[in-house]
Amino acid sequence: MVSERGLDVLRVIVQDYVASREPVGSKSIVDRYSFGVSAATIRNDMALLEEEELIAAPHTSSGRIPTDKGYRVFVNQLADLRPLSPAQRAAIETFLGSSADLDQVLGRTVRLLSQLTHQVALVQYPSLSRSRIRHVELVLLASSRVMTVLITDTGRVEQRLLDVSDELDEGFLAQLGSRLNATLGGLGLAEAAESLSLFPDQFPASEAAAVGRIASALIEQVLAHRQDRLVMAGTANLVRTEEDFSGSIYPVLEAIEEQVTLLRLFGEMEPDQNGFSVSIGKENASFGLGETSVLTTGYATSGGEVSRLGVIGPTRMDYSNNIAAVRAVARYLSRLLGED
Amino acid sequence: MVSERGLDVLRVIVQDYVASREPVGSKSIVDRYSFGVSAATIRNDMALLEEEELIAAPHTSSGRIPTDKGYRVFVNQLADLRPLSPAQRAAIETFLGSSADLDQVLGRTVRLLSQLTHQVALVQYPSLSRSRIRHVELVLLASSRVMTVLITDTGRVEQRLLDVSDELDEGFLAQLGSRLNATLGGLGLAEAAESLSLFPDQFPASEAAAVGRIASALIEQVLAHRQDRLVMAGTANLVRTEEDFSGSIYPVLEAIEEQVTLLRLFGEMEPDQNGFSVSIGKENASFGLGETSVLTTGYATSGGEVSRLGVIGPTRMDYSNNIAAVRAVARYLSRLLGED
DNA sequence: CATTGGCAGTCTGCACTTAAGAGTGCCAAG
DNA sequence: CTTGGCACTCTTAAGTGCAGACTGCCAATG
Repeated sequence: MVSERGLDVLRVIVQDYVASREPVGSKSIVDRYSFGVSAATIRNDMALLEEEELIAAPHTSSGRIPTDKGYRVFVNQLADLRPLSPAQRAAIETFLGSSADLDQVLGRTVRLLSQLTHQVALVQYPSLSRSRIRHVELVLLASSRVMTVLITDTGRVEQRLLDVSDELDEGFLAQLGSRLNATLGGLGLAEAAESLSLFPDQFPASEAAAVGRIASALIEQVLAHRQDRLVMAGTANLVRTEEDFSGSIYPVLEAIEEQVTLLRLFGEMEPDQNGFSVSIGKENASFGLGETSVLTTGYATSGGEVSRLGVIGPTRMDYSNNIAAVRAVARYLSRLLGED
Repeated sequence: MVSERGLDVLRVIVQDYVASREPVGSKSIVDRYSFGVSAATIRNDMALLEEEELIAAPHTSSGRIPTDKGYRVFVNQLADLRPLSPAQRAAIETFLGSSADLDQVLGRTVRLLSQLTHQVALVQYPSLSRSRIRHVELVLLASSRVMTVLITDTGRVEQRLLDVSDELDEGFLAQLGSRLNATLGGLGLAEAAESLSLFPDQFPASEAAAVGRIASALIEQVLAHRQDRLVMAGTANLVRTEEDFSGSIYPVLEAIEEQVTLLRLFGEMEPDQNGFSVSIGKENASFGLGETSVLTTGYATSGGEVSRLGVIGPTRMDYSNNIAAVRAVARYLSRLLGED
């Protein structure tokens, strides 16, 4: 069994290794920390930690580095989160405030998070499935090209481009728009989809084709509503930490650029009671991200629902600081987007 | 003066160097191409090319690599563009078609371009400044939080979140929305901004504050209209070509992630009569991108205006293929977004 | 005057050796 | 349980030598 001091040793090994990227030896530990015991004693503790597979030696005779399991134990012990530095708080504050486009808010948020953590930051778009149709607008872009815009009462705006094979005129489209608004306004998404599927029946055969196309585009739009998107920033940080990866970071970057992968990863994370979750190293192996750790937490959106944001970086990262940053940013974003 | 054959030699040096990343020697040239002269003759030509600073030797006694100036001459000579492969054409075709969100269209376009070129691809959002207001929608998200949505007849949709300090009720907001639509519908952007600045005067003092906030958000929105954005894909490709950069690619990636830099770069490019432009190596030095080349071209948007798209990658890139791909993708995107 | 073959000279890249340094594991003693 | 000591292992850096590649120059040739 690992002793109390053993866990302390694990802690300093993680700290030092994260700071220096060098395997940590017993000597340097007794030099830099006041354990009150000799290097040989530390070595005995380290032998135990190694038996438990919390640390490992890269070469027969070198210092130790934490294993994924070691990081896991370390993170679970991280009860006391280091508070953010004043500079970091200030960065969040200045970022806040001022009116802005939703895209801009999410864009700024993700850049902020990336700067605070020096990692790749991710913010999932609000999902907002429990919303109601507020307004539908049809815009004629060219003689047979139409853009549909859908606005919901939770603030989601969806647009879509489509080709209707028939030629349409503005007047017809305006009239169609009014009828759609009269029919759909205030409906929930599921009801709206159903109503839309019946909608073209009201029209004479000559118009039904075009109306049908528009209606099915709107249905797609209504149902695709849940289809999440991500914004990402700070991929340069991954390159900066390139040496933390055994091979090339190219496949890692590729995996990260694949939004589908990340959304699946987000979906499979199991949040604790605070909505926070940490996934370390091999726990992400099935996503091609076996050498990275992912920290995510939920944030509240105006639909009263929850989306996620977080960071992804090499297993060897500053968990303490990054967890604090992710939490703080989520708190601020919730305040900005959520219901008061 | 560089002879005709000298330019041929330059061409094969660029080709071979791009393909192999190895300095090209006189021997390998006579082995691989049928110049009908001996290696010594090629060496004489290379000496001339070196005098003109079109090629350079990394070490005293090694093969030659093209200089930025050499690439420039090479690109200017590229009259005959290699047509895209059938597979590449097919990729563009399948990507086309099916209704889609504007964001999705641009997102797919940029991913497509990145895959075709194996470089970082960029697409600028349509600017659409010559458009007219189509519809304004106000959505109450929380008691004092409002989202404004602006739709123009060119298909641009802008949303914005703002806090009005007063508490508002739905009814008031709905009424305000109707009045705004009545006032602004059909106006051009400049007129709309002017009209909006006078708008709050119509309201009693008790309401003027809230209305003023909403109006100024809309003004921002109308005027910020030109403020362009970019979508980007394929940063992983930059990492793959890491060895083409003298130092770390970290600063390069940082520069590329800075949208402002890229927009400035886009703005300063000088298109030829086809709207195409190539900027090579040191020509981009002021943007921190002195070791990259940028290929861009315009595409038509529904406003009848032109935005740009292109790729950015190491100076050592396959110009012929990439130029063809950028042109082809722009053509397809124009067809998709532009007026028929 | 362009072209050619030959040859000396230069530089890189790789394999190999050597030396220094850091750290462990183990043991016997406190 | 802790400690000091010591032999052993392994990495890293630096230095050496050699093979290979390419150029530059020159004198000869058509």
